[in-house]
Amino acid sequence: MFAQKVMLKTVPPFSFDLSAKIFSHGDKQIRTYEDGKFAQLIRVDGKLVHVGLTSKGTLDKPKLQAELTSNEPLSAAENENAQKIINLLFNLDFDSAVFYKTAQKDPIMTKITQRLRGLRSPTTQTVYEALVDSIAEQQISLKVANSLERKIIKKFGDTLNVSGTVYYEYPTPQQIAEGTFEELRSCGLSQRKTEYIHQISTLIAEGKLDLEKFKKYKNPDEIIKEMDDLKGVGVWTAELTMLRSMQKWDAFPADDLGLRRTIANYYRNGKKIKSTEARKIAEPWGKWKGLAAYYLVVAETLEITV
DNA sequence: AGCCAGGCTCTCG
DNA sequence: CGAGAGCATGGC
Repeated sequence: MFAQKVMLKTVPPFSFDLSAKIFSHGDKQIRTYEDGKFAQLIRVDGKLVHVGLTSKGTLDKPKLQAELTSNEPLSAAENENAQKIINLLFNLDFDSAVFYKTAQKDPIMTKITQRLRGLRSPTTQTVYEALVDSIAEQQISLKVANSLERKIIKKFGDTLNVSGTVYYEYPTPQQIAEGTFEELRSCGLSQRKTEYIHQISTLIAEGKLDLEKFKKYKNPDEIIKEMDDLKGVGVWTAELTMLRSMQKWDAFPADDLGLRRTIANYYRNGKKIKSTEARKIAEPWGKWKGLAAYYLVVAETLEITV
């Protein structure tokens, strides 16, 4: 095993503790945050690398130390790329200032952004990962979806043993495409969802579909329109995928049941609202509607009251 | 026990 | 076309 340490610059304010805590998975072998240390695998130019992150700074003078561990030594270029991926995972170079300023038009969002100052919305390594998870999450509770995702990762994903612990990397489209339908189905997905995910994986593996290209699109509606053409993908799934993997934080999944419930709790004393009203409430959040929604959901998870 | 849960497609009428 | 059934599994 080869290990090296690098320091990562981040734009303040950055709360590593808050961001890592929310981002961490329930499963220690997938993505953890324990005793101030965040850990997960990343894939750098096809090479599996274990990333351990610890904060060496403060909210306003953030500094992040990354320990990179791999079976083979990393070239300078690979080291550079690893840093880029970590930067993406936590959006270290995202400047929250304009978002926080925009949020001040809304008294409730003002308080929430103050309480969660420095929280960064995470981004997955690949669009594919976010899309598969979003499909898995359709209709069912997050608890159930999370368990499905875990099974998919552990059945198909590559592993790296780091000091006695086996870590799993998110499966590639090729790995799922090469697996059988029954294997995917046995992860607990419905017949339909199995078909969607298997087909999308196959399309990517055959070079007929490129999800990463959507990152370059300027118009979010264009992304939604094109993703909607994929079988099993609707507006909700496209919006969630954009938020999680493309750094398009203006997307706002107003049809999302859980989000509407959260908005209702903070803005309407828990009285149920429709998507049109959710959109109206989100209007002051400007270009950061999706990010603001993330802050709201996190606030609810942490039982923050305003 | 039974119903619902961060949707979507397919099938009827 | 618009409405409605059906889906998987975990939690309440």
